[in-house]
Order: sequence, then C-alpha cells, then structure tokens
Amino acid sequence: MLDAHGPPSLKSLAAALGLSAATVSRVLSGQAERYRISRATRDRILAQAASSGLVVNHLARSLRLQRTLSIGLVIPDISNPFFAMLAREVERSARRHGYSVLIADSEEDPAVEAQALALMQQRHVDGLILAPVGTPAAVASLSALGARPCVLIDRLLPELALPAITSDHRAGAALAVAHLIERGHTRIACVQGSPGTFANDERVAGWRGALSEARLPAGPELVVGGGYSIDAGRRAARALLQRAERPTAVVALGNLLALGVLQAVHEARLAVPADLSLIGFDDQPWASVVDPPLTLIEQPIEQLGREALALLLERIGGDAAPAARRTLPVRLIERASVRDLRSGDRPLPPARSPQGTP
Amino acid sequence: MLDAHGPPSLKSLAAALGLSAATVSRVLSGQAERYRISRATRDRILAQAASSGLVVNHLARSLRLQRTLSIGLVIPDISNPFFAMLAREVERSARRHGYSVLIADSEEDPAVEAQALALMQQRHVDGLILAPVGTPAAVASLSALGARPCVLIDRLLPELALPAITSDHRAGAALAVAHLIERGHTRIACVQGSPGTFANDERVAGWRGALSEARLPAGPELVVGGGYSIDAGRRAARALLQRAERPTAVVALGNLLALGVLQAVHEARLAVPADLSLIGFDDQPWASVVDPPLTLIEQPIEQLGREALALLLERIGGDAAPAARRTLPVRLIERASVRDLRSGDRPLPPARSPQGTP
DNA sequence: TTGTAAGCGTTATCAC
DNA sequence: GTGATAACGCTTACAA
Repeated sequence: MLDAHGPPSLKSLAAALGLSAATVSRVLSGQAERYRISRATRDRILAQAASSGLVVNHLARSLRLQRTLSIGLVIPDISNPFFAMLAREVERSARRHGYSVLIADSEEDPAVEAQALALMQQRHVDGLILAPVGTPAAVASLSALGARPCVLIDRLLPELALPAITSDHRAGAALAVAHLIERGHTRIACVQGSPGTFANDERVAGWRGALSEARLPAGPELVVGGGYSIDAGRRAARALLQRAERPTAVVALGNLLALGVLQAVHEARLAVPADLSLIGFDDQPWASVVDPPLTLIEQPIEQLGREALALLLERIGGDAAPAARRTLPVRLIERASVRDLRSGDRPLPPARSPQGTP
Repeated sequence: MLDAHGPPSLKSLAAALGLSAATVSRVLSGQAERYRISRATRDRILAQAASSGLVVNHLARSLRLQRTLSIGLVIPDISNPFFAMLAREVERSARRHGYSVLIADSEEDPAVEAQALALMQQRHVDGLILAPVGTPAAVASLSALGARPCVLIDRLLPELALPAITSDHRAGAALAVAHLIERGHTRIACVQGSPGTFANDERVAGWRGALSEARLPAGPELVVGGGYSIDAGRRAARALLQRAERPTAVVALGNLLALGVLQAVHEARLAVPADLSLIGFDDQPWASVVDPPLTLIEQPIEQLGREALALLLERIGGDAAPAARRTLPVRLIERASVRDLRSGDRPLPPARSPQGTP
C-alpha cells in the first residue's frame, strides 16, 4: 500500500517497490525493452501502477522534456457557430494525436488577443492555431511570439510569413454575387464583418470584383456594417432598408450577420426574398429551417480544422517547410432566400429544401 | 543584451544582470517590498524584463507551487450552441480571474469522458467544470478523480456529492406543457435527448408530471428520440408524424432537437404550428427567425457559466463548504410555434416577434 | 538588501 | 538490468 497522502506519483511508486525512479520511469514510458528491464520488474511496476491509480505528473515531464504535448487555440468568439465547430474539430484531432488544447477567446479585440498569446507562450504550448484579429497592433504582438510553431486559420496575415489554412473567401463572395446577377439582380449590397480582418476584406473584394466585372454598382455606399455579431447585422440591415433606393439583394459576409439581416427584415414587416434577397455564409443546422431557408456559401469547416492541426503537427515535428498557404474551395447551397427577378424565365426555387441541395 | 538562444527566462535575466535568480523572482512576483529589494535593483530588473520580453516559465512555476492556475472544462459537444455559449462564459470568467482553460469534448461518450478526466488530472488542473455524460461507468471514473475540486454544470450526478449548477430542467418542461395545455392541447409528445442524462430525465419528468397532473396521457409511447443531435430530433419527429394518432404538440428537450423536429415537419410538407405545435429549449439567435419563430424555454446560460466558475474558484480557494447545489430559474419565451386550439377564445400569437418577448 | 540551496517530479546520461 | 545523479526553471526558507 502506498502512502495515502497526495496522488501516487512515479516517485512514490518507486519507493513503495524498492526500485529507483529511473527504472519506473523507463517502464512507464514504454522504454522497458530498450533498457532491457527484466520481465518480472516490468510486470511488478505495471501492476502496481494500475492498482494504485498512478498519474504521472505531466508538468514535471514537460519541464524536463521541453514539450508539453499541448497546443493553443485562439479564436475571436467561441460562441459563434463557425468557430465552435472549428474548435470541436481541432480539439478532436488534437486529442487523437495525443495533444490537449488550451483555448482562449480573443473577443475580436487586439488587446485580449495579445494577452492570450502571451499566456500561451508562458504555458509553453508546443504550437498555436490562431484566427487572428488582424489589426496592425495584433500583428506586432504576434511577431513577438518567438519561433513557436503557429498556423493561422480562417484569416491570414499577409505581413507575416505564417502557414495558413483559409477557405476561398473571395471566390465565395463572388459566387454569391454571380448567383444573384444571374437571377436579374443589379443592386446588390453587402453586410460586412470586421473591416481589416482578412476574411472580411477578401469577401468584400470578391463581392466588389464580381459586380465590377458585370459593370454593376459596387460603391462604398453599398457596403454596410462592421463586426460579426448578430446585432451588427441587424443594425446594418435596418439602415439598408430605410434607404430611398433600396437594394434588391444583399450578401451577408458572416453566418450571424445573415441572422441579423433576417431579424431586421422581419421587424420591418417585410419578407425575404419577396422584398429583399439574401445570401449568407456558412451552412449551419438552422440555415435550412429559417424563414425562408437560406441560400448560402458553405465553407468546409471540418476540413479547415483538421488541416490546420495536421499542418501544425508537421511543423511541431520540425518539418520547417516553407510557410504553406492552403485555400479550400467553397460552394453555394441553393435554398429559397433569393428571388428570381427575370420575368418568368425560370420557376422560383422550391419553397423548402431543408436538407440543403439534394 | 541577453543571449539570443532560447527564450529569455528568469534565470538568464538574472545572469545578465549579475543578480541571483532569487532576487529576480522576488521582484517579478511582486514581492519586492516584502523582501525589501532596493528601488534601484527593482527598476533594473523590471526594465530588463520589459526590454528583453521575458516570459516566466509557467511549467516550472506550477511544479514548484503545486498549482497551475488552470482549470479543465469537459463538455459533451462544443459545437452545440448551448455548450459553446457555456464555454465562452467559462473561459471569459476564468481569464478574468487569471486562470486558463483546458478544454475537452467528451462526445457524449463515457469512455472519451474518462480519458478526458484522466488527462486533466495528469495536467494538474486546479479544478474542473464538467457536464457529465452521466452513465454509471462515467460516475465510476469520476470518483477516481481524487480530491480535485470539481463542479458539475447543466447535469448533476445524484450518486456523487459534488457541487452543481443546473437550470431548473423539470420546471422548464412543466412550463412548456402547461403552456400547451392552456391552449387546448391534450396529446403532447416529447422528443428527448440522451436518456440517463440528468438534464434529460428531469425534463422528461417535468413533462410527465405536468401531464399527469392534468390527467392527460403521458405514456412511454409519447416519449421519442435518443441523443441530442439534430439528426436524432429529425428521426424522432418523423416517427411521430407517421403515427395514426398524431400528437397535436411536441416539446423538444434540447435546442438542436427542436431544429430536427422543424426539419422533419418541413420535409413532410406540413407546417408548425398548423399541423403540429412545438416548444423547444434554449434561446438561440436563430430561434426568432426560424419558420415559425420558436416558442421555447430559456435557460440562463451565461449565469450558469459564471456561477459554475465562481463556485469552483471558491472551492479551489479551500472553501470546503458542503457541496452546494444551485438551481437557476428558467422562463418561457412565447413566439409563434404554438397553435391555440381553443375556439377563438384568444387571438393567435403575433405572426412575428423577432426580439423575443418584448 | 541580497545570495545560497533545496526541492517540486520527471527523464537522460553515465556508471556498475 | 538497474541505480545514482544532474538538470529542466522556478520559489522560498535560511543565511549573511
């Protein structure tokens, strides 16, 4: 029987067995045969470890080994479904590779982000997955991170040569605009997220590019909003709806933004798509049962998470390949939030398509 | 200038300054005056620390101090909006108190949960917030956790005397049923989550209790489903809709379940509330713009998170008060997913109420 | 006012 | 085959 005080440690187990800590360590870290530990000793240790409920102290181990088998995940808003799904995927993949995840919410605030990054450094995470806030201040604090492996996700920092996994934001927005133009829309606004943020600016660029190419208006008066919250979306849409020359369609550059737009439209006793067509971003469980089912641009969230982790582990493994940047393709899921303005060329989309595009 | 190799540590800084590590440590941990360090020395250290970008090694500190200033958060599904919001709140509160959060997703699986708990123990988190899977196996693995402070959230384990913060699941379900009965419903089904789980079983009990009290049927044939996923909700609702004697109303005992029910109803080319009334759980941004806006039971998620953390910190602080159990009140938000079956006694609820109860 | 030294629980190196 | 020892980077008696 071991001493009941404190949790059983490698050391206490060694004492109880009359062995040295070294031997116990060798067995427990699976190096038994490499060190030619006798079968008898090995079994004795293993048995005692199991029966005493030994827990090796990971702190001590990390201190000695100079690696913690943990990674940091810093995202702007855990409660945003997009990041929540990302977090889940990252955590699962990490766990499957033996890593644990220290999580921090930067609240889309450079100061908080800087603080989070400092913390991660203090805690000696082996690597970092970061959806950066993206302002110059944030970039500066990032450069202070030292050589710790870091991969960016969803957003990238062109100023910094860091590996990044993002979806093709620009193509996504362009796809949305093209879909609207095809259906006869000519006055297409966009509700943006946080300007200065890579994902947002890329999407705005995609929106503008597609419109310009079609020789349609894409002036700044058609870009409204700021911030990725549902409230920001609602406020932006309200403003849009009060305009004398109301757009016939709007692209919401974030999942919560589309919800905000819907709320504003409902508030105004108007309807989508009768009074305003809407295309959102990110497929979510609710997107197909919302009123009306939402046409949107889908990002491969799970893939983003998995690839970010895979890339990070490569770099942690010392594979210092040149900072890869991978852009994942997006697709448009057609539901029922876009009105076809052409005079009967085509039927309206089906009223319901709860499963997404079949 | 410090040696450029490796990150500046307390030790290297001491060397660079020709001081002992002890002195530097004392200054850096704010004990300068307690040890009567000279102003000059103190300033020299502080200046050098700032300019060299010193990061104290938290591992070493934790090992020495026997506390990590970190807590573990183990939840069944980060991507479920309920838990995502909970996670955000816990992380924020923790951060504000100087703690960081190690997160793990138990995937609603006892084995994974056990693994996660073991991990948290290895990593020496100072305490644990857990939404337990709740099966006997899981309970057993929990008891093996040792004396580490732990507070349960959302679900509690009656077998274990652990402090817990939950919302009043039972009253919530009863509230929903009462609301339906008041509007003339007599055949009221429920779509449950994971049986055996505290929150679920309490809700089912609340549903049954309210029905029995009103002398309405509450047999097992009216309880369908299993699992909290959207798919589980859809499948359960499908089965319900095919019944000869279809219920007029259903209470979905989880936020994603309500979405699944909506999807199934839409699939069947039926409508809520015309063909089936629906009450869900958890207010979410999408709940007010779904078709129709969802009447539901709202839980005080932020409060759950904050109080769980507060309670945990108390216990970490050594306050071994008897395992408190706090039950937070819920409320019903009336929107438009319930049909009034009484012959014109009352008008239907407003078609839209995007903001919840005004 | 500051330094010395022991120790937190591991693991790698060298010795036997 | 196994043990002693040093080191990982920090904090805190105890000395000076």
